[in-house]
Amino acid sequence: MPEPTDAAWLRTVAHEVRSFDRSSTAERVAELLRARVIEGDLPPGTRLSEEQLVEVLHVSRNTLREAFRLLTHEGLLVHRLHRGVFVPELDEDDLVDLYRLRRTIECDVVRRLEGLDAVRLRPLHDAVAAGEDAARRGDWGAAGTANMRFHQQLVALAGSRRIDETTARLLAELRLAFSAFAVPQRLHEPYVTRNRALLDLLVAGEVEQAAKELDVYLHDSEAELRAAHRDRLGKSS
Amino acid sequence: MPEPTDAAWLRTVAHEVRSFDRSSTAERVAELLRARVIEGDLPPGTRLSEEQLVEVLHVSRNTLREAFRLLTHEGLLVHRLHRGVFVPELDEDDLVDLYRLRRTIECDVVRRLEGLDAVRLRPLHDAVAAGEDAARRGDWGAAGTANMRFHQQLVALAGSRRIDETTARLLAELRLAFSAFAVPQRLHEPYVTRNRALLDLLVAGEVEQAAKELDVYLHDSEAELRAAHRDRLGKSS
DNA sequence: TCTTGAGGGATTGTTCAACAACTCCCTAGG
DNA sequence: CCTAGGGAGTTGTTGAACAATCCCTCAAGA
Repeated sequence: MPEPTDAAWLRTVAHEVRSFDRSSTAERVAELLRARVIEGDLPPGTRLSEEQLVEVLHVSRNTLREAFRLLTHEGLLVHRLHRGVFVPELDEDDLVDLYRLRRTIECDVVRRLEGLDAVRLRPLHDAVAAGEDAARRGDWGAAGTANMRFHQQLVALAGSRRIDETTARLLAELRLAFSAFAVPQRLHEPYVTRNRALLDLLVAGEVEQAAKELDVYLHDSEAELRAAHRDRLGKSS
Repeated sequence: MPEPTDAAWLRTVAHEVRSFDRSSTAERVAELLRARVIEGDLPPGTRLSEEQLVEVLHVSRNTLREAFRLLTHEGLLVHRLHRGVFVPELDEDDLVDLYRLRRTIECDVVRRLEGLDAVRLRPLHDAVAAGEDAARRGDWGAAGTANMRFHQQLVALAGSRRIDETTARLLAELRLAFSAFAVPQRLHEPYVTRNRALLDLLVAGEVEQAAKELDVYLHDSEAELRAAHRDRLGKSS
């Protein structure tokens, strides 16, 4: 039915989805959906209808399904046989699970660091600066993004492809948890400072000290998030 | 061309692929291919032709592609745009990478264990027993399988879904590396004993000691594998 | 001889349409 | 109030078609 009317802006979307290549269409669709999920535009529990998305995105069902599979393996969607894909509803157990693995990986990476120099720490420096800048502007969304980048770059220092991938999945799921729990953005505030402190320790080569600080840091973060979540549950009941 | 002749056993395969449901066709195809890849039936670098597999497996190209995606995200296949999927050729760097993450996760899990009892250790006990039994029979293939099960059950003690999944991926890739490097199966022999020793430490509740032993254990294993690999390179040149 | 570039065949990327299989909800009957 | 069954709607799978890309071959030119 929508044939001649919406051709205008739909062409635009279709073009956006189909152009700027060097990756497959499915990957571009996935990227588009990933932003929506992480941003919290789609509430947890939402079912993503194939029919509906095929219509809007102007891609075939097969391509869309491939995008679904990509996001499913990132933990950003869950797939139930014959029922479709849904935005996952993370609970407190998931949060504990995520932080458990996160502490394991991040602390271990930091503890084993050696041969650090200014060049290698540059990406970390940039992320911290971006966080501080966002905090000054009061843009807590950007501060959150900068924080994720900081941690991704932190583990990147290990130079391990598989650690990078695992961490990327972890952080993506964590962002989903953030928006799902509707945690007040101001909660990010103290971590801008703590990231700077962490970086200073690394510049000084105090890796053991940094690892310990990071462990406490992550425990604190987890505790705050759990508190926020329980708070939210209390309100809604 | 192969229309009436091979209908017999192909029907069998088709039936095996299509029956025993409770999972999708794609997942069953993936399972079938996973075994072939892990078992080393398909040499590294082999391209898996869509056309060919569609013919043999009697599934559609779309379904086969979904199976490919599954295995790609497990690291058991690599996908190159417009060129198809291949059995990955792991090199020494990959081996280092795999063991790096493996040590991080396994040792951390063991170190944090508490409240162990006979019931929780039962799956570990079974895996160790299976390994010893296989070793007595000289069945090193089975010993390898039992070893993988031991480590999977070991991390399962942490009770973390995401750690389980990450480990499963790791071990699958590692098995691929084993067959890819064509390491002599006898190399598994000493680890049957070491698994038993590790289990004994856990029964005694000596988690810190167990973690240290496991760290050495995994370093040794990595070193032997690297040596075997270099050996192999030396011969072929 | 070596390099370069233009076919051409083969394979993958993507779309489409149809049907089968399954889930969920609603209703009739107990 | 509870259960069985049927229908609507959604996903699962298939097969065919066409476009896009890669790779190999072969010929022309330096």
